[in-house]
Amino acid sequence: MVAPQLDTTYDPKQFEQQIYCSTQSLFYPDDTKGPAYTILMPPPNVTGRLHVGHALTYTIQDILIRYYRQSGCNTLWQPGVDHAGIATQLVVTKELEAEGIDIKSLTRDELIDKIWEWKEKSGSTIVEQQKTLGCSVPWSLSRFTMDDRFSSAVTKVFVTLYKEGLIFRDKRLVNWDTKLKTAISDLEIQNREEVGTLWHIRYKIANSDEYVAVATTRPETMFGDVAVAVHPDDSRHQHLIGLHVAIPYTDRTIPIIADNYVDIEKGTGCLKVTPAHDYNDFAIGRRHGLDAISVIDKDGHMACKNVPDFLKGVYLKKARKILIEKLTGDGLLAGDEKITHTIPYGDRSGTVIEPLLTDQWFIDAKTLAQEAIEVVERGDIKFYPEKWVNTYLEWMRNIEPWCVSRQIVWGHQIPAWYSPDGKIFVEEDEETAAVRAEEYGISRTHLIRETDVLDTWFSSALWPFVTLGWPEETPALRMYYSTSVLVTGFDIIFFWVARMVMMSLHFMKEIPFRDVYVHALIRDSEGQKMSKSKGNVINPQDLMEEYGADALRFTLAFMSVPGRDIKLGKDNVKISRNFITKIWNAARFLQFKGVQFCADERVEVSGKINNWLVAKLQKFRETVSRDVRDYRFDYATRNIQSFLRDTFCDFYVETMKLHEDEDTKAIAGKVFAEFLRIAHPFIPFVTDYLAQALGIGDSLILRGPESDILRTTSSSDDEAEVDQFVELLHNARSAKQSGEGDGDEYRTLREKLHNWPGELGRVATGIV
RNA sequence: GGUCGCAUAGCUCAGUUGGUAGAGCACCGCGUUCACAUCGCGGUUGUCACAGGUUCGAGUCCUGUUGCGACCACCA
Repeated sequence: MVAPQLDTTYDPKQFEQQIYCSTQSLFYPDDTKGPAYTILMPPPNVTGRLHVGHALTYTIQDILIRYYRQSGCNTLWQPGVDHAGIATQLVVTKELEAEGIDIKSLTRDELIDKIWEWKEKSGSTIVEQQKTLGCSVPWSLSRFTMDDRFSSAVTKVFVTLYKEGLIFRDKRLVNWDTKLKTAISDLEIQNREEVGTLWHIRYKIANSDEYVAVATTRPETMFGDVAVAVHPDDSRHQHLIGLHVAIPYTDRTIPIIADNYVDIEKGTGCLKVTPAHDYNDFAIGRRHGLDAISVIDKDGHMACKNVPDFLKGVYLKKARKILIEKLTGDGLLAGDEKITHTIPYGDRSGTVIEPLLTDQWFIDAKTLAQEAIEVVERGDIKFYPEKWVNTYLEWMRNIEPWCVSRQIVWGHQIPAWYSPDGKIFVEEDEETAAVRAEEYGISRTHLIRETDVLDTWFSSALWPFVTLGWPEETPALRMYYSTSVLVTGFDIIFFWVARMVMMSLHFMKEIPFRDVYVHALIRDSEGQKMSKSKGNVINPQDLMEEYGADALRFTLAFMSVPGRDIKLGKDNVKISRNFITKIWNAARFLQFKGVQFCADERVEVSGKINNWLVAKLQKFRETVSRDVRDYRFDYATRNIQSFLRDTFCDFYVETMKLHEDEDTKAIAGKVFAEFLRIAHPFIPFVTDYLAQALGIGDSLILRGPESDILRTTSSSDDEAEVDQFVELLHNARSAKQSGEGDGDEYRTLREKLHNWPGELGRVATGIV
């Protein structure tokens, strides 16, 4: 094969996509090889667009997969896409509304159909972007969390957990999003600190002319009050315990109770107890056997028979304002103070989250967490960096029941059927539920299916085993489970990692992955978190367009120092591009010198400099290998840089110009070819392109560096001698530059170098 | 309030078992006869946040302080 002349300039656009297409078929697992090495790709949202955080996580995973694939492993990088319940439904309904479609006029099934249509049309954008980045993914194995097989596995898991008593339905306080009109889990809340007002409201004591003042930031919930609580040791209020107060604008009176929860220092020392709208009040109410009265409906409007007419149906924020005005006018406001407090917001909707008393489905996470804690404590699952173990364990040990039902349409519909008298049948399909109902004498025609769907993370939690075929015992499941490593960001540890561990242990009786590599968060060059509102978002697509995918990958790997956020600017990528240009030019030079790259036979290395280079190469290969296995991509890329620049170009190639012979050229070609193999996982496009252009052979994807092709014939003393020579060379140059070129120091050093025995001395005469 | 992390050159950061403080960028000087100016050669730049301690020896280990950050919890 005649190698084409390389272009004078490195232009990644000329070949990156072409290389990707021509090598795609090599990305598949190969079970004639072994051992298995598996990475679960965290499935991006179907609505996702590649952001720079994605670029980082996929780059790291691709480096690992390419490295282990080169090393002869049977690699599976399991791809897929997540249906992303709330996020997707939001995106699609917004688009439909923009098209003038009235969402409310659609039936549930019609809306679901619309979302599927949207998914088919726009759901693969991110896959194209992953290809641009060079992800070596076996695409045809991709799974979707709502494909038929996945859905039936989800149903099976739900039914199993229900029958084991680990899923239950209950009326509890949950985080309610009044905009999306669904419950959300604790994790889907963002607490924001805000300055608010603490109002002191006067409640009249029954059969007395006296008042007590309660302090609250939520006056509108007063119609749901069931008591006023004071601390039992509070001398100011002790005489009030057992008396009753009247709630303004109603004819209800409520008792004054004593409870240790009350903080004497805070507010007025009198706490209004509203069990239906506050988690702590709910607990107090339960301790004292008090009812919970809901006064806010699911849309966030005041709605209850206890709410006075002037507020009925009013949105709660407006109701608060009206009420405060009225209380002020009526002299019932004893004062107010500004306080800073944290307010919960829904991270999807951005609205204030209300604790609301509703019927929901819960998972008994506490029980599932037991084993999930043990496997991490025991070290069966390791975290990199290790500090994340604490985060994981801390959360797991304090885990609360997980509310998994969502009042939206896009997701896995909960397989529960209700009879008119409130019996619940949880079965894998309607027919089984109907048969069970009939055993109780309930006609199947009276059964109504639960309309709630499951939290997206419920299905994501099953990703490690359902993608491989569970509940069937497929060969893939046997071969690739447990997986090797999970690569993810720390923000996903609770959402996903913890839940995968719980579900996998429960259903597979085996850990889902051995390692968890927690990568950094990417910030802008000023260290600010990237966000659309700040306008500081760096689009990886733009970076790849300007500098090439290889440059972006190399940059991200280079900056992946464990435990440290990445401050990314365009300049970093530019520097990487410059380095890749250096590789390109080195290749051009070797090509120009007529260096041969393709010879496969083993070579005996002769000469000190050649042996030195080969020894450096061996060390380099071993170091990078260790770096990748230790997840130290920062070390690996630094080593790649310094080997190519300092060792290969600045010394070896420079001496080659003075000392050109067939041996040297042969070694240069082999070493450069080996360098390309070692660097390939990090910068796959340029290395594969050069390998082809220089006639090194087939793609580097399946063949890693080979240790035994070059055999050194000299001792480590020889290596040390050349190291010393290099250092002296530097000293001599330095002495010359420092303006004392005629000085003794430079002359002495030069003489020493020129008189160096053997080839080194000859080389020296050409350099200094 | 609890937990964790960070602090090293003007900037961004390395510093792998405790052993003479490093790289890139920026800056300065020199250099385009046979890869590369997207480059090469050379140079300047430090109270390693502060205070103690352990040690023959501390950027590194221990204790405390300050500053910054993240996460969790709570908030009338």
